[in-house]
Amino acid sequence: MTIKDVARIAGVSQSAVSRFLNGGSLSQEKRERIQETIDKTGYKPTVAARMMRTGRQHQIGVLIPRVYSDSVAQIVTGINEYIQDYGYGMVIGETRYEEERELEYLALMEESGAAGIVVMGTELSTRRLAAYRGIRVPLVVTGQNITGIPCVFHNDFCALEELTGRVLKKWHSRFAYIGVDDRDPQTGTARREGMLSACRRAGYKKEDILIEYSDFTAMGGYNAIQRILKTTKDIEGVVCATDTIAFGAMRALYEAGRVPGSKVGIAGVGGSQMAAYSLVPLTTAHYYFKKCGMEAAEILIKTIEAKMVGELLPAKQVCLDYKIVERASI
Amino acid sequence: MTIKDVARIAGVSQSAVSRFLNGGSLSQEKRERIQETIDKTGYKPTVAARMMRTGRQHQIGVLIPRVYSDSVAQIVTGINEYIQDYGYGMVIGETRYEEERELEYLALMEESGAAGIVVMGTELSTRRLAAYRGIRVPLVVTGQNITGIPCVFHNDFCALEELTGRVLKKWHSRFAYIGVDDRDPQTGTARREGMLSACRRAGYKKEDILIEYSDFTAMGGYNAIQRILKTTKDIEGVVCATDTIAFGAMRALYEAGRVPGSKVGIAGVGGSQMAAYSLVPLTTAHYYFKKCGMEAAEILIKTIEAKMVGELLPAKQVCLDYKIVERASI
DNA sequence: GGTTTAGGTGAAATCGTTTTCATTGCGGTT
DNA sequence: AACCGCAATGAAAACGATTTCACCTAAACC
Repeated sequence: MTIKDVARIAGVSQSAVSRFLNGGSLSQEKRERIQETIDKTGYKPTVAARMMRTGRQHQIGVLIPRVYSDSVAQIVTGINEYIQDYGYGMVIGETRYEEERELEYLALMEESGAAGIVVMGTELSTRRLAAYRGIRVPLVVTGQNITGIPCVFHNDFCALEELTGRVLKKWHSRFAYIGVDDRDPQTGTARREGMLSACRRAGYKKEDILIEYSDFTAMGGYNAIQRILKTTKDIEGVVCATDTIAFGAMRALYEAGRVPGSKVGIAGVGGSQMAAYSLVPLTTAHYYFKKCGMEAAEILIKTIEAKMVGELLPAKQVCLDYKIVERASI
Repeated sequence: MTIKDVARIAGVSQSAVSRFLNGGSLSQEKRERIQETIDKTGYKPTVAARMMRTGRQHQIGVLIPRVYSDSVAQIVTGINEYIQDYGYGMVIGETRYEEERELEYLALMEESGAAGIVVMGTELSTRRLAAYRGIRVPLVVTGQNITGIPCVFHNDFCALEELTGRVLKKWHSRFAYIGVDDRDPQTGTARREGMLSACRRAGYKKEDILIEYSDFTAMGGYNAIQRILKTTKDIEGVVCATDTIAFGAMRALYEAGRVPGSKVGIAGVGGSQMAAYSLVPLTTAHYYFKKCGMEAAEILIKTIEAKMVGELLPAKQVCLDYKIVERASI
């Protein structure tokens, strides 16, 4: 069933059918006849042929650091849900945090005709930034705040400020923070600075705050606590840059006899599913990752559609709110 | 840069270049000249045009029940890793356990020219089976054992038999199992039967075994334990059909003062990342989900390539092994 | 009444490949 | 010498849509 067949059956020309599909001037009468035959035959335009002519496909690329992650899964769900309604598909690339792989994927997706790209921002190296800026298809970044590029991210500074405040209210001394590398500006820098701001406000001196660093794994959090316990056995309050890190930290504390919620207060960030169901439910700054994905998809699709008619949209920046969820861990 | 340009520069015909790319008889001399110009110009065939002509694209569809899941994420990672090397991409569809949505996606992927499809099996309804059998593109199912259809799954029966045996060795009485619906033959029936076999072997009478049912969430496990505790406060051994269910169950037990590992033994299935890092590390039957994804991808791609040359491969069934990981929870 | 103007129309060109088809030349067999 | 088979070859058709082009008609304007 091709456009030709539809045209023949409806008794009009190919062009008429094409115009019907893509919007062009057409008499009401033919409109109805075409609509009718399309309904009857169940005709659907072939993606490949359309794409070959127009050069772009109805598909957006999604670049993620790893699929095996709570937040990533939620963001992807959000993107997927949104684009479905617009008839778009999704191709996923896993960068494993490797710059080289990310740049490769970016190039591949661009040249293979993706209509747009969502990349979940991690490290913001110079090369990556250049790639984001230089790419010729619409691109939206999530999780990072980059001026001049459309992006969707959470209010990390305020989240950590408020979260840390809550922890300090109950656990007054011997405070530690387990963060991540500054190469990730939001998760690294913004979250740490938010935490520091709360500490200052609570009268802490900077040198009294223990800061340890970890990667994005539970094991990283586990090891960080081990290091902390070596010097400070009686640690009282711990804030972690992510829930996953917090799980590892909790486990290390529990093993050392410092039961979270009764001997020590601990909190994470993200609001993962497991946070509510760990033995000691984890206090966390709940992030709206799914919404984040949907917002990113919305911006992307709007940009794509605008680009089709030749407009240029200003780079929209969306800062999402968060919600502190207090549970038994503090 | 099109095939035409390459032909012109190399001083050969279009057909020659096409034959060079797709394999056809061609003199050594032209081969070299073409290779040279391709290297020089960096020419890459346009996906859309190729696909339009052949009707199939270098892309495989992946149908998952939800992206927000440990095992799913790992399987997808495995698929992705394998197909990358063959130049294939991946489009993901989320069925949310809804039959209607699954059938829609199946049809959509088939008609939009996916080269093959991997579906992660859940319920095996009649309509789904008919769809799997009737589809005209290669299809591989993971997580379910369906005769006549290529599939990759774990040895659920033996896994549960061995796992339950381990639990019963330490916790001798008042045993409970939290399973899932029989509409999912592997996760529902096979796992329960494996568990029952171990119980029989240990001399349990069927009526002494408490069986509760749950969905695939932690909350489901939590609620199941609540129901169990109403009649049997002193429950001693619990086996759950998945790790996620086990997390919810652990939490409910912990809240009721029955600390896992010291007052009650509990185990799950899957080997999720969190199992090692929950406060009380969870004993589990570790499943090789990533390998499962890779195996599925391998079978699929082999089938696709075989189909191109007109062969028909027998439906390969792969039964993966598991590994019992004993941790503090029992 | 004559001249624009604008919308409606279908034939044909176009996109970048793969595939078919007819032709060539060459080595080997009668 | 005549014939067959086969690898090599390039011109041209095909794939299914969109887009251009030229033409037609009817309404609107002076």
